[in-house]
Amino acid sequence: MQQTAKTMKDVARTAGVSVMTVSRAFKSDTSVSEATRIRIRKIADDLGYVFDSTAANLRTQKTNFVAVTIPSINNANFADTVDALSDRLAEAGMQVLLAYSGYDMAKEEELIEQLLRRRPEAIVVTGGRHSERARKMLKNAGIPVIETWDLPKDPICHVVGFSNAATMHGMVDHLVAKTMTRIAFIGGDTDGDTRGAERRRGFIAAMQRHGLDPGRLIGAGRPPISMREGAGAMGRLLDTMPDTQAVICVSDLSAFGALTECQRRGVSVPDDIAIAGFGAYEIAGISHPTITTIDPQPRLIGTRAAELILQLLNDPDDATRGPRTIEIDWQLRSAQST
Amino acid sequence: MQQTAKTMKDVARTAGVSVMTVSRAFKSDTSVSEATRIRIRKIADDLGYVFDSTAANLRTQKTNFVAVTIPSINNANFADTVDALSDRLAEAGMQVLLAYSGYDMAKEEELIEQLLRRRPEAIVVTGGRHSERARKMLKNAGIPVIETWDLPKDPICHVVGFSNAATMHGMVDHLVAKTMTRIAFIGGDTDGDTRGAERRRGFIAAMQRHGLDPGRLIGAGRPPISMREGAGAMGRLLDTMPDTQAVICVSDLSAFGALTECQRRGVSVPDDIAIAGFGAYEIAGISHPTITTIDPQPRLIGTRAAELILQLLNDPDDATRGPRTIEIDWQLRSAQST
DNA sequence: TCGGTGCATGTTATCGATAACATAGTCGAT
DNA sequence: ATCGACTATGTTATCGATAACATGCACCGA
Repeated sequence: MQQTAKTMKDVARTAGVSVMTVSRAFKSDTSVSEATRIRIRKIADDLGYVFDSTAANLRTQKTNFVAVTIPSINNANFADTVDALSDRLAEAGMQVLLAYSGYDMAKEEELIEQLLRRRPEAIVVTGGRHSERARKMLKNAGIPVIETWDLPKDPICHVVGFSNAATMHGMVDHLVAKTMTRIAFIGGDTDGDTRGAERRRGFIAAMQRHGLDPGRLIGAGRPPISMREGAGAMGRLLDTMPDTQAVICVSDLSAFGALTECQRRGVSVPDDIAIAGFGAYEIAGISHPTITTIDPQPRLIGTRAAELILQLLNDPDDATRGPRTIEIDWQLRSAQST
Repeated sequence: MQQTAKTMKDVARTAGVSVMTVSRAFKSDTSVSEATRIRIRKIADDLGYVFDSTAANLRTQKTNFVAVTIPSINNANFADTVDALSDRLAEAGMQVLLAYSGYDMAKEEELIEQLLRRRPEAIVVTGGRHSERARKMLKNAGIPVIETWDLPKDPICHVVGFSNAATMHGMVDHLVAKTMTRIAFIGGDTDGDTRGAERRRGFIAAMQRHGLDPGRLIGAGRPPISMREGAGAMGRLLDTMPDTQAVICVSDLSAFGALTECQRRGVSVPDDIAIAGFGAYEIAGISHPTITTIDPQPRLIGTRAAELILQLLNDPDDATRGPRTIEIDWQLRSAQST
């Protein structure tokens, strides 16, 4: 287990050929006799040789991977985006290097630096808010940069996302159409989750547009808020503003937590209070009642981002046409909880 | 955005020093005058220079990262393991390179190859079953290899895990102690999730040990099975074997799905049928009723793996003492559903 | 004044793979 | 038999950072 890894030189010596021939035997397009190629590959396999991409990357100045930052692994939405992105890039022979920031902008900055040190071909970041230094590094990297899951006012470069605020206008409209006027919002109480904060702002704006009181805001702790925190927040809402007719939760997970708290207290959903979430998580479709939610089409975000990257990499001239913004449609999914 | 990235040479030229001095200015321990270091760092920052670790990795033959494969992102258990692992390794200045296999052994083999090409300092894989070629590559890599979340019969090298089968003995014992004898198992119906398959085998063995019929097995589709698939499987169980007294589900997510199906049909849990899960997911503690589950201590797995890695890397002689197996204790968490 | 000591910096060779160029051998047309 | 075209393989230089060694200069004690 502790011997050092083999190099092409070892393979070449064993095969009695030059290192260059070994190199050629591992690429499909170059000219090596089929017999030699097979022989070399077999020898390499027997020796347990594994190609060293560090060296190849340096020489060719190509790394064939795309860096991606997400706030959290263990989030079905981001997982879907990454999954779709990986699938599409894999078709073009590219890999994804994934890192997560834990909803922490300082950590994100560090991640971005570490990722850029590895010289990705492109980088995809989640969200539209980053530290100044992170923005500068991204602008200077000389590679395509794509911000996702948001529509930043001042984008770094390309964008594939949607307006989180707009989704809340959609949700408030939906509830108002059901004659509800006393509507609350449950979310995290810091801006660590910038998309969540954006949704809260959207909620406030939407309520004001309808001439309704936007003051029923419950902070449920440090984002991302969990089922349990959603339940706790719902408890506080029912205690302090019992005449509330509907509550929008920052995610389906907190919405489900809120739902369990209602069930525990014998509060009927949606008859006594309506509940809405965000994200179209599986649980929204399977809980009793099913939960009204917003589907932000996470896989589509990933696919579109991948396609944009491939286009930019294949046609560098194209890049001079300037930053592109691709807006993704979200959908309101009405269910039993409202 | 499309200029090429700067190199140390650019910084050196601007600063009027040699490349070596720039290199030194970026490492803390070497001797450069403080004035020069500050000046060079400032110039580098202004130029937007980002260190190229590809080159450094090649020259120093150190990459300072650990490769990790998990079956799925978007799984709270694996996320916890990775998170704890990353945290502990970060303290030692090492990063984690994460890849997911989608519960596919062929894909895992490919991932392992791609990861090894980047020359990690160590590699952590989830589970104890891998393709022959993957095993061989891992053995030949010349780096510490750690299998987790399992106790393989024939380990590649080091192991940090627990017996999935044993947890099912624990769960069956728990149900038998509650005088239940007609116990079913809901899980995936292929071996893609090897830990899930291991739990199914453990269930069968445990039932046999108690002299009970181990034949109430419901296959719920391709793993990992979801809430919805758990619900579907529960429907089939209630239709085909209505006298079943308890059901163990391969995960808390499928257990919750099963629970919703019972609620939909007016079947009372645990009075009409008891339900147990696995994984100690948040939902097990918040659903009504709360779900009896197994806590496999995912964070502890990550921490122990990280500590083992650091130990092996810091003291290479230690490695000659041979493969280590670290067994993690799991805990049965009894709740309202049983 | 001179050799010694130590600090700050420069020079050279190197990590492993590969682009670009060079060369040896084969085959067919004339 | 000779030349050109082509195929299979080898040689050299290189990517960007750094270990190892070299050098220049200040400062100190005898």
